[in-house]
Amino acid sequence: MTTIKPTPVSSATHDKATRAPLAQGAVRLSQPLLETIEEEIVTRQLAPGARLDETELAQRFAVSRTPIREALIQLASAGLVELRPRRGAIVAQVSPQQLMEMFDVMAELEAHCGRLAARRSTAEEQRELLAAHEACTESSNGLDPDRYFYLNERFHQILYRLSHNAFLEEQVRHLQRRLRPYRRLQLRVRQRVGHSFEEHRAIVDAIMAGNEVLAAEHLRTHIQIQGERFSDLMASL
Amino acid sequence: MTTIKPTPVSSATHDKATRAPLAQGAVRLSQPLLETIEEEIVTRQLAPGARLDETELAQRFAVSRTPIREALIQLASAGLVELRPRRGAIVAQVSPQQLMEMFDVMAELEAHCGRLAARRSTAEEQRELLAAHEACTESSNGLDPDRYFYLNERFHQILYRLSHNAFLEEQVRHLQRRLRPYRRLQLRVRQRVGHSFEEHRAIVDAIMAGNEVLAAEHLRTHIQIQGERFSDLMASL
DNA sequence: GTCAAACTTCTTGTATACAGGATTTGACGA
DNA sequence: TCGTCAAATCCTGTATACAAGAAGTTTGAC
Repeated sequence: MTTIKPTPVSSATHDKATRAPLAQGAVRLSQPLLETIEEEIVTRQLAPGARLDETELAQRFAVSRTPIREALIQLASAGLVELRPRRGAIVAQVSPQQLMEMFDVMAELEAHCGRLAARRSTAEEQRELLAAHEACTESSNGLDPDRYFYLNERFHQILYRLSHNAFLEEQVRHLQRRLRPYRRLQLRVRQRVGHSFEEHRAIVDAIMAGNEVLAAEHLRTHIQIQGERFSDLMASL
Repeated sequence: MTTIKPTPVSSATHDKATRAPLAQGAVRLSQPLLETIEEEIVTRQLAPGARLDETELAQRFAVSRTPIREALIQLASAGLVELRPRRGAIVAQVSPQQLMEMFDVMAELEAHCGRLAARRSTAEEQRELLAAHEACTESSNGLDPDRYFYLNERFHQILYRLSHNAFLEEQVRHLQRRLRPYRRLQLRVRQRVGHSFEEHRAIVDAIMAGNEVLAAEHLRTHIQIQGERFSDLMASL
């Protein structure tokens, strides 16, 4: 009851002169915002603890606060920003402890991807994985860690797909994204790129051999090492 | 069947009435909304595929569309709601295929909880787990599945905590919540409650014995069975 | 000189207004 | 009767307005 009247009056109750023209085109304004902000958090352009002022972001992206808020809420759901009631949003601060925990879960999920991939992947899919692995070759000498990082990420994403479990793939990709800045950092550790490449080789072999146990074990170790290396890195600072 | 068990309040919130300016006590208006809607989705009061009209919800909760939208965005991030651009929100439809995939991931995560619990839990924590298990005794005869469901959920939640991995705990609790309606359904399968209880016994034993491998294996099976029973249930309809 | 209370300013949370895509309705023709 | 197209309506996405909490600043007392 007491229906809120939308007042569909067609007569001019507003002066259109002051109305800014809506920039239509994209279905959703908050989508590109979300991606841009996420990218900046992930690449550390926005450092952990940095305040995310809604008005400021709105001006920067030339939109109103509404889509900004929606993007921030989504980022908070993803764990990338922390929303403090009435006190604004900040880039989430992840403690080393939390990070270790996340790598631990990641190791389990990737191991399971490997197990399923060994069980279910087709010959063609395996060739795809092998190709992704071989694409890493030229950048595995440690001269171009950024390029290796990118190719490495692709390799893992293909692996996820080979699990033939879309939900698992989604979850693990999400976590991969959240851990991205730390993984990237960790790749700069001496010799890590070379070892990583070798580990991939063993993983591919196990999957192509259909050896579930070995595939899972190699992957678990592969990810756990990243967590450990990262913690070494932290300790050395 | 399908009796909604406890239904904790969840409907005494929209008493604001009167065109009050703003007087709010709660820090955030969207928080209780979120929880209420989530509860209704989980308990199937809002069936999969049901449209979630923003204006309608706004009227029902006596708030504006803004907090409703924010709640919907969060629900979409959690996977409970599907947001179709320009076409409104609907309760997410989960296919049997997806469900199987989710149970599969759940099995892995719980297995890992069990492994970590066996490795890290203290004697006192183990007593807590045992107590939670024994609390299930009286309702394990199958006469009161709803009560067993509740106690069973508590048992698992304690287990998650014993992993001493807060991130894992959070992730697995989240998934537990998402799978809740299906787990509940599945408990009505003949004999399932009794078997579930026995499986818990084996899990507790393995954890108290510090047997990581066995704890993980029992848990994996325990959850996988649920997925399989559910798929049997689907097939029989 | 330091601390605290009051005031000011800033920023968030919610409500409302409005534009344009999506859906429905209705008329017309095959 | 059914299908198609156009107009009307509904509803979402975004902008803007406004109230109240939080932070910052000034002033007053001890």
